[in-house]
Amino acid sequence: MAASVTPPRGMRDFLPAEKARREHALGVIRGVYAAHGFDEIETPVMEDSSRLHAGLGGDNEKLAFAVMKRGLDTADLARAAASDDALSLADLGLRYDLTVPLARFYATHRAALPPVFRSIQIAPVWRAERPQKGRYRQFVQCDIDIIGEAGQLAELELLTATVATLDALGLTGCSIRLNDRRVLAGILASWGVPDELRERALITIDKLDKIGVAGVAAELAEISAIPDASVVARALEELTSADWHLADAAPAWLDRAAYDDLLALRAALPGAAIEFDPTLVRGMGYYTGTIFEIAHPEYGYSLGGGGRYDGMIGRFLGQEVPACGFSIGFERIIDLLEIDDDARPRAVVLVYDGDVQQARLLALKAELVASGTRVRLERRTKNLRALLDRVTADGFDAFATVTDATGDAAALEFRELGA
RNA sequence: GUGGGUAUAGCUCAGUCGGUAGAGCGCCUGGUUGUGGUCCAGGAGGCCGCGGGUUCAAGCCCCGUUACUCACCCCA
Repeated sequence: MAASVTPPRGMRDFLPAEKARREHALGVIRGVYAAHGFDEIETPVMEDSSRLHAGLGGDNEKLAFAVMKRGLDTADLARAAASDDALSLADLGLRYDLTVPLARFYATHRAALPPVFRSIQIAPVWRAERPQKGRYRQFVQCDIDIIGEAGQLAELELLTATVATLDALGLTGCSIRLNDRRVLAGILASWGVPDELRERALITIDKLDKIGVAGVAAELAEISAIPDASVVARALEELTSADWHLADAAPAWLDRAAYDDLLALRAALPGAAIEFDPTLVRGMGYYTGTIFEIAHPEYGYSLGGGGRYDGMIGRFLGQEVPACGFSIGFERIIDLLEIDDDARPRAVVLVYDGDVQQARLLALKAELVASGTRVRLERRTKNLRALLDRVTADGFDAFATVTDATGDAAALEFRELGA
């Protein structure tokens, strides 16, 4: 076995049928995003290593693929080893999301962009994780972002476009989980969680639906993030059962302003399945306000997510610019889609004998192609059925045989495949 | 980072108690079939993931390793 010819770990090749499925779905996503007024851009797959490790990527920074500097010598290696700093050997890295590159892009091209910029990015990102079902080391994200809009219109446009996209893809059963970082901050503040433990505590809260109140309380106690276990346990119970009626008897930890904003969002989107979930955290460190995720009952992981990251552009630009984005995890939805291919043009196969002149084959093919038909040439094999089964599976509609005696395309006798 | 499973022909997989490698499909050749999608016969194709060990003898048992895969952590 030639084990060495497999793609890199966690990365995949796509055969024609799967590639066609993917491109079709990407076309739908692109079309809906564009219809909602977003403009597509493209950025390099690599960014400066220092930018990728500026503390904005959360745990993803640790998963970034680093690209070594060119021309390193043994002295460089020794220096890095002595200072225990392997990252100093890299000056570039593969992007682990599309948001950090977008912030850099915006800072670079701000003068050429409108005051409120709505961007589309559909592109692969890389994370050096351990692969498993629904998780790859190279995967495509479909991001839309609105930069320069501080008001809720940004969230509303993003949510509207995303819901419309899922709908256009025929993906049913999805809901949007909604929260606000300010709500989470309020919870932690009410518990008196020290600043240095806040990230860790948030990750623990995120597990509430998996390990339950007792599990989360135990884990919080373990990391010494809580001074009073009974207060926390009660709050966790309130979190678990929280829904849009939360404010009817508002708990002490609830950030009322943030919650009212979420209520306003929901009221502005009456048709969408939007759930309030105060335990929603999201891993990225750069979120400052609203955060959201696409949930599907059949999957334990989210199909996409996003949020407001008002502080991030300023890190690159030196001037605060509000921003908000939503990303669809393409790999996590593509397998859920049923793609119908009724709209594609007629496709035929010409099965030819080995003694047919190439010029005749090309002339026949050109004639059919000119008439708008997709044409595949296949040399006749001993087992014709196997060949026909294969091209049928590839989406061809009919076939005709070509012999040395065949005249022009009008002389071809097509037989329908399949059915 | 942690744990489980798997690895044999192009593909899907058998391989018994350790005894020098098997099937189906696909491919090639010849024949056959009354509308070239049928059937028959033959053929090619294997470092049994890799490296050690035990043994007269290892696809099989033991150790290591790599890859794939599933779950956990975390994530899209």
